[in-house]
Amino acid sequence: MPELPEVETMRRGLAKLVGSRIMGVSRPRSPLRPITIHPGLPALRRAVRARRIVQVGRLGKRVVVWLNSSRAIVIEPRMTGRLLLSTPPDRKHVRLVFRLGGRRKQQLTFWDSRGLGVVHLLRPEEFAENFGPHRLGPDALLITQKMLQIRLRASRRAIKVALMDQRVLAGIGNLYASEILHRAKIHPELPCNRLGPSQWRRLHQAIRRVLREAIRAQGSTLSDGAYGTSDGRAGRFQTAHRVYQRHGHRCPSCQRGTIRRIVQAQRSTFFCPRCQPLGNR
DNA sequence: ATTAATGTTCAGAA
DNA sequence: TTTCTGAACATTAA
Repeated sequence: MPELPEVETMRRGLAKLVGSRIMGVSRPRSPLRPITIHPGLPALRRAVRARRIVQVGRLGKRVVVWLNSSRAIVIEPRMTGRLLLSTPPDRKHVRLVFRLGGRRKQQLTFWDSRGLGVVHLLRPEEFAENFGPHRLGPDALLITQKMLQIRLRASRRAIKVALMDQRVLAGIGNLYASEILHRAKIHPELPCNRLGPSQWRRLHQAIRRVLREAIRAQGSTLSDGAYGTSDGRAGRFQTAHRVYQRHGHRCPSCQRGTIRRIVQAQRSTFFCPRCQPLGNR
């Protein structure tokens, strides 16, 4: 699940490539189904050859590599995709290799165990069309409390589900949604239109705090091995998780409640029933 | 050995 | 319009 902190960690790892030339891209043969490339590998090959990387950005949970041809390569890691400048964990799940210029023979590897990741090659107008404001809300680290409130206050959806909607705000997924709501002391099933002013304030603060702390720790690395830095090291935020996958444990905040697991929108939600009351406060 | 669970995104249905 | 459901996929735990 790379979410905002994990993708931001990837972006920072790739920032040193600004100015580098891409010499070529290849898809190593593998028994696994190839990942999706829009509009296809041949087009990607032609587009990257001898182009320079002028900027590496992030768009919610996606990494954007801008070329000096003003084309963008958008990489969606989805569940298990990783961008690595170091040796990948295995060869089998290497999906794409970008050969970089310079005497160091550097390679940028897209490694993805489940293969749900997607790569797009886009002209500027296509970029705006596919990833503009109508498809993606403001970045979770940039959105103001007022913007968040305006976008959600009329909705009857559960707040946890709404937080994961990338059209509302971009970057929050299942793990951080639970952690943020626990920090904000808000029940995950509380409908958006039932939040009071103090809850909106706590929610906005919790989004900023949790995401910033997680970025500082270089994201969360879970037992399934995915995620970490571009040089292959693990993130450290998983040790700071207060509720995620901690059902049955004592709540670290109140020391008295027991973390529960429920299912919302077919995904696990973790929360402390004692710290996170359903009522309005 | 089979089965469930994992979680992001999108298409299509309610 | 808004909200919900299922499928894509590989791996691991039960």
